[in-house]
Amino acid sequence: MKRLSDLEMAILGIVWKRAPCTTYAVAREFATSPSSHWRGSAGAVYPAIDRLCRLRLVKQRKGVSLGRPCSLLALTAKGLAQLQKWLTPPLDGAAATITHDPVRTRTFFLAALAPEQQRAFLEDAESQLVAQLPVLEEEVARYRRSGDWFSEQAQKGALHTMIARLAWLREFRAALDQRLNESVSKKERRK
Amino acid sequence: MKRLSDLEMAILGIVWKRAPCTTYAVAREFATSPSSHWRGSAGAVYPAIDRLCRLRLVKQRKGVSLGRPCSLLALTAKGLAQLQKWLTPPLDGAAATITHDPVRTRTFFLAALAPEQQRAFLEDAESQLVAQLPVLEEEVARYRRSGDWFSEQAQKGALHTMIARLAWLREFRAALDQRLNESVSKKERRK
DNA sequence: CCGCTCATGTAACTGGTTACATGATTTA
DNA sequence: TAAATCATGTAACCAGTTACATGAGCGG
Repeated sequence: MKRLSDLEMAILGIVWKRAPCTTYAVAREFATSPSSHWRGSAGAVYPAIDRLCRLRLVKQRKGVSLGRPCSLLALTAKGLAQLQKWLTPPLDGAAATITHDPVRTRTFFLAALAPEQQRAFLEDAESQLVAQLPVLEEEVARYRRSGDWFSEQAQKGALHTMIARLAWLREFRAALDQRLNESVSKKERRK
Repeated sequence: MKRLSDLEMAILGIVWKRAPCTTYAVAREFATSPSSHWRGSAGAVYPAIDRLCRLRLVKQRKGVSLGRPCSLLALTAKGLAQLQKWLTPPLDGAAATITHDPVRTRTFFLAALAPEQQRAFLEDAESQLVAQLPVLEEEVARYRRSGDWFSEQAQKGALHTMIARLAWLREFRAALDQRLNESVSKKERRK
């Protein structure tokens, strides 16, 4: 069987957790998550669920949600096995590499800016990330309240990462300031 | 003008740093980077450079590399302006959200495994990430030696993030162990 | 009854991947 | 002389996005 994408696997996981649930609810889970790089667009989720159904990893049955008829999803035994396989070592290599960070990507090229602009970039990135902290904290609290222990731990990971990025940005800014001071005093000495 | 993708912007950045260089060299930069989620495949980079040329952000001239004729790339003034704009606050929202982490994604669904397998997953992830540390450290050292200060700082960010993920995984595992002990002793008490 | 959310899709596009093809030059 | 690396592409494919379309039920 062809390897499933991480989106398909995540859908499998969500269906497993929230079954019975609608495709719409799965899509919304992606759309409302603060982390996910998937937008959970209908154009991705509906076809993916179709594929999972055809592979007999997910089954649909008729049901009602909020009084309206709809189709309710649940994993099959085969689907659960697939989900477990995804979580069983060894992790495929792609999973364990360094993560992608658009802020970091940009910093590689900061030398293209004037020093004041370099500092402005770091400050802006910092304040944008700081603004995310309460969102993530609330998400952790939400999972804690819901009693979903693993999601709570996972979300704590997101928070940890965010804090680490912030610490790095601050260190970066401090190093930049020091660097600028040094180059200024060098010029002073030359006078 | 249509918004450029992050890959196109990163290409712009690389060309700016390494000009004059060949398209092949740009592609290899992506391919050899330990971080990048872009594979830097020819099928992506060559067409992207074509687009950047047509937009007059990059210009090509004939040259030689290692004795062979090739086309050498460099940014135009317009290209540099575009690069600087990419680095100028405010960062577009997408850049400042929580990053995607395939290990973290999986941990949301760890409850689908038996406790021993949960622990095995965390241990495997941990050891795979640990194996990346020396690679990243070497990369930082490489940039330090090359005198590319900003890339060095950026790569330190990758290292920081990796260390944070590791700390989180260890915390996770400790919490899991504690949790298991508690549930065991609860059973003991019931006896 | 108007707008909102629930619910289910589809069509066109896009930005990447894989895999292939070609040929020159260098190194073992 | 064979294999590796430099260099430049192309064609087929694929997964996910945007934008649209539709309709039912619910709250003001």
